[in-house]
Amino acid sequence: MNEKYQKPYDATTVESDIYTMWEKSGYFNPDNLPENATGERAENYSIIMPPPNANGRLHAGHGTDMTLKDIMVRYHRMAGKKALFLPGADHAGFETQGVFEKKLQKEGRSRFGMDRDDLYQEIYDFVMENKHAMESDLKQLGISCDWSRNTFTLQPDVVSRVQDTFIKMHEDGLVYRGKRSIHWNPKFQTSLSDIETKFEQRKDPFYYFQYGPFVIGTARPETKFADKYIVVHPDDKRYAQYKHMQEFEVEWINGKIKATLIKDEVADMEMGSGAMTITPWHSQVDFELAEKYDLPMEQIIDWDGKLLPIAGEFAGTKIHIARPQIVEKLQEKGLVVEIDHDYEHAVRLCERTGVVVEPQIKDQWYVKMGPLAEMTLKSLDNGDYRFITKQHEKIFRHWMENPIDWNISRQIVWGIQIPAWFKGGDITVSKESPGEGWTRDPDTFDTWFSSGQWPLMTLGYPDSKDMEYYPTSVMETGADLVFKWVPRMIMFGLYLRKEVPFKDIYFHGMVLDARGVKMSKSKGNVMSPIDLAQNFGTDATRMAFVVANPPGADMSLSEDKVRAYKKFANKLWNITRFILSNTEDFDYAAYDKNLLTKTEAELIEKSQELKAQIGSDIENYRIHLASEKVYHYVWDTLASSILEACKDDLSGDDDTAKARKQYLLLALLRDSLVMLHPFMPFITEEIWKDFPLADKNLLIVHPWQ
RNA sequence: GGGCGACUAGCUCAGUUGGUUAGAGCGUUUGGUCGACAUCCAAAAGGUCACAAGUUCGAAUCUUGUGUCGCCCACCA
Repeated sequence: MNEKYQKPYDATTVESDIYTMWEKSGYFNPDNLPENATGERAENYSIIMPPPNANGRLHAGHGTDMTLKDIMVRYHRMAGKKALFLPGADHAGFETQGVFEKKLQKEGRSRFGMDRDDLYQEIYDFVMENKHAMESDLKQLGISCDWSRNTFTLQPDVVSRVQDTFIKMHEDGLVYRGKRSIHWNPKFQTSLSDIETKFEQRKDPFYYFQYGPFVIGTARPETKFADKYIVVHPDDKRYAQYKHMQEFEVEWINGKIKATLIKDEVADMEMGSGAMTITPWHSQVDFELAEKYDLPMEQIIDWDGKLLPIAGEFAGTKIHIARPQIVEKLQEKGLVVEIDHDYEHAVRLCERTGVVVEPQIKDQWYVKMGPLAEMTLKSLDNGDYRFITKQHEKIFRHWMENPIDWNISRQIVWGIQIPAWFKGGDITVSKESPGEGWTRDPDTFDTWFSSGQWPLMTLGYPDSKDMEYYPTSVMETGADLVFKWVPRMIMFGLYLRKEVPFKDIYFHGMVLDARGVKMSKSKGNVMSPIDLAQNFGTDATRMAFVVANPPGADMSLSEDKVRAYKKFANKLWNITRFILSNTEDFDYAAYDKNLLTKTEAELIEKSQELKAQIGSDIENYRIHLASEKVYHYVWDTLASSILEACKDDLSGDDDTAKARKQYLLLALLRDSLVMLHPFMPFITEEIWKDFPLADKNLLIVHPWQ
């Protein structure tokens, strides 16, 4: 018996060597799989890794995410499939730029005023460093992905093909340039899509102002300088005496103005006085109303969040400073009717940075979502793809049934530049300059525009041989991506390839701490999968991620749980020690298994049955059950029951009885190693190295059956 | 305002299609072992499976309602 079994199992000393061994074997690349695994009838099995953002290390969510997929891939590889797990990294446009700008800020610098190419290069270097760290994290977790196919969203061929998609969509009328109301982040100087923003309940003063014969309510007095239209509901009896489009003279902030009444159903009779004035440039609702009645639109707040000259004496003042001053002035003019200090409303913030978003009007590129959403729903109805976590299907459908055109322009450099050119009022869409006098659109694509094409781009769409792996087998990702990522991949897949990029969609929940609380840096309850792996072993960490973690639900993670599986790893190690030390004089290959008693033969059969069951559980996404079953089998059945029952014969004088038990235990241990491998790849491979029943090949490609 | 989910042992959670005494990890108590076990083994205490009604031979599991908590969506001036 190898001396290593004299000591308890020490994960840290074996793990990195084993990973290197796997990499050297080339088996992560399905092209290299041995004959027995890729015979003529071998099918493809493929998973595209949701590319982690290349701006930081892996967190516990990634750990769960990657482990679940790795279990699926490892199982299918052993089951004889050509299994591909394709890794990559996402440049994560705005998010990365935000992270990078914080870094600049710490250094007392700012991106504004920096040369575009210099800035890009600096972020690129910063990202590459993080990307390498992230990749070493994946290796630490034992993720068996094919590094030879590693892809980054900003590598030249991906950039070029993503731009091609835009050009094609432009030709097909699916993208357009429009001057519409956008979500503007004044601090980071870029527009955002709807899903990049969030709401926060806030308590702000709500003001009632006298506006001619009306009392209007607003929480934003600073936008009201140019309000020349007042809106009431057509059925509002309080205003029945006034006519639609009737004009009034109104004494307002900076003197007399002419105002016009509009009767439209958007006005809420229940809200305040039922009358409101509109500011199309700085409100989405008002913008839509202005478009409907073809009203003029005027900018009041500039791109930095300061008031423009239209605000008169307040010009150049930041809005939060100007607000009380404006109210004071209105008070002096006797126009303040009432102030409600208990008013609660939802304020729209930038999801990433928490900056209050200012609606602005700006020319941007939009994807027309209607036809794409329709395609996507039709395909779902056809059963082309399915949700393993049914609860997400409803959410998904609801979102798809109400598509909002997608703003894909971002005013940042960190991304794929939009292939569009301007000259005067003309626009040309192409990768090359159309000629003299044209200037390139400086904007880049929303990051989801490229990651939405990820399955296609990584597999070399349109014409690479790797497209044989398309569509992929399953998309397993976090539930927070149910809108952001998954629908876009389906839409692009259907649009470009006429086929959804995956058959099954499986969402895992959030990883919470030991008390069921969401992990966050500010709470200090963040658990790093890398730290866990280094302290307790990767195998133990992987088990803790998946046991009792059913599809679609949040899970809570504790060190105690990881520790329990560290003990399990050691238990397996000792089972091996015991069996090997008791079978050193035994020749397994030469033994006639017909000599086994019926009971003994049945034990082997049962273990085979369990193996088949574990396989079927993995295929059907019951990994939370599969992992628990194999755990209990090894501990309670193999160790506590069978092994204990064998002890007498092993130390007894009856040589034939002893031989039977030796055969039995070796056979059962082999099955256990196979069954455990997808979950606990390191320790099982380590044991396999000098296991008497191992074939010449690595356990990673040992046939499941 | 709409939707989704959860409510099972002290804590964190499993429980695939309804089927015998409801499970795990951690924690607690008792005893044993330390010649496979940086430990392990045996055993114990602890649950009216949120509440109510219904379907059924039978419900933690299906239906309806109530309560509590959490999450998501939404153009609340």
